[in-house]
Amino acid sequence: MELRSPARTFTIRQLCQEFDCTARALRFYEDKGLISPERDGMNRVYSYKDRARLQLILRGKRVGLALSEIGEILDLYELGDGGATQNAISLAKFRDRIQALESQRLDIDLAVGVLKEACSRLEDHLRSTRPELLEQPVEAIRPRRPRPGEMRRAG
Amino acid sequence: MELRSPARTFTIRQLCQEFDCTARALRFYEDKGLISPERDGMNRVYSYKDRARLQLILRGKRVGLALSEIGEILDLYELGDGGATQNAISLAKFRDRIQALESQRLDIDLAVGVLKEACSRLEDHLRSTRPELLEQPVEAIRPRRPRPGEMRRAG
DNA sequence: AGGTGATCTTACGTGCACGTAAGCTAGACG
DNA sequence: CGTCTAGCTTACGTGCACGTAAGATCACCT
Repeated sequence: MELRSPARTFTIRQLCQEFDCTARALRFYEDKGLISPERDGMNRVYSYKDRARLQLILRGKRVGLALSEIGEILDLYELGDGGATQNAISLAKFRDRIQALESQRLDIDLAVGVLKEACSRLEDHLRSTRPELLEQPVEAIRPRRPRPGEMRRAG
Repeated sequence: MELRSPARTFTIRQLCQEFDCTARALRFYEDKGLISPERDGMNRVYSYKDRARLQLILRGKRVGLALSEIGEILDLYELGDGGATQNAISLAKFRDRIQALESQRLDIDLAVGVLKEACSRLEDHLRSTRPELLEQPVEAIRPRRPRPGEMRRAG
């Protein structure tokens, strides 16, 4: 079977590796109704469409959307319909979201500015004390970031 | 006393109103060592510097930083010092963070694109069914977003 | 037959960022 | 004088997004 055909399918592990997340997370998203992969017996079988949805989910998460909000967006793509009032609500909420995201972009620019300033300070300070530490990546100093349970939001 | 002098102080409520957060949150940040306002008897008295720190905290939150990470950045501004190794770690982490934020900016642009697309679909659909709902803001349709307990992260 | 690896379900546990009473103080007001 | 209003502390509760066993299934390998 052709590996890049639109009919191609994925196992849970494959998606986890590709997108750097856990199987638990995928099952959790399924629980919340964000993805609904087919089954081969008990095993989940993800289609290209599922993969695209997952990509949107993770992208949404990264910009601070709650899973529930991501769900609303995804639902829209199955749209077909849903009462017009509901759609109007969605529209208004999305417009809100766009506003929020654009202001968030500004925040990011500011934060990057702050961080670069901070880096400059640190570089100056290190240059005059331990210049050999200047170019080390994180891994060379500490093991690996543990990525705990969290995930804050950003409304 | 001049209200805009750099010696001006703020009550907890004033900051809460200005930055749209709760007193509980401010005390929580204090608990975590992110702010340390003076006291007048029992009452907290926030200086201009405290206000600036709060602004940085909230800005950091909005871009998905954990409070612990925000703490590290803030500590840097008192810098004075702290072992060179610790500083090198901070530097590496900040560089990581900058990378993450810049990729997050990209995500935001993509998300905004998705949302605008979604809005277009909705507008098209509504135009042909209930055109009078097109320009309603959220408030006109639903009460007010409750903003529950949450807040996700974005590393 | 036994073992390894990937998958599953069920279900309790965790970390973060607060929310939410409950009960105490101290100044301001009529 | 009582009673708001603002603030405080202590402490248990909450919502979200998973983490983490525990135990079972099935394919494949040796």
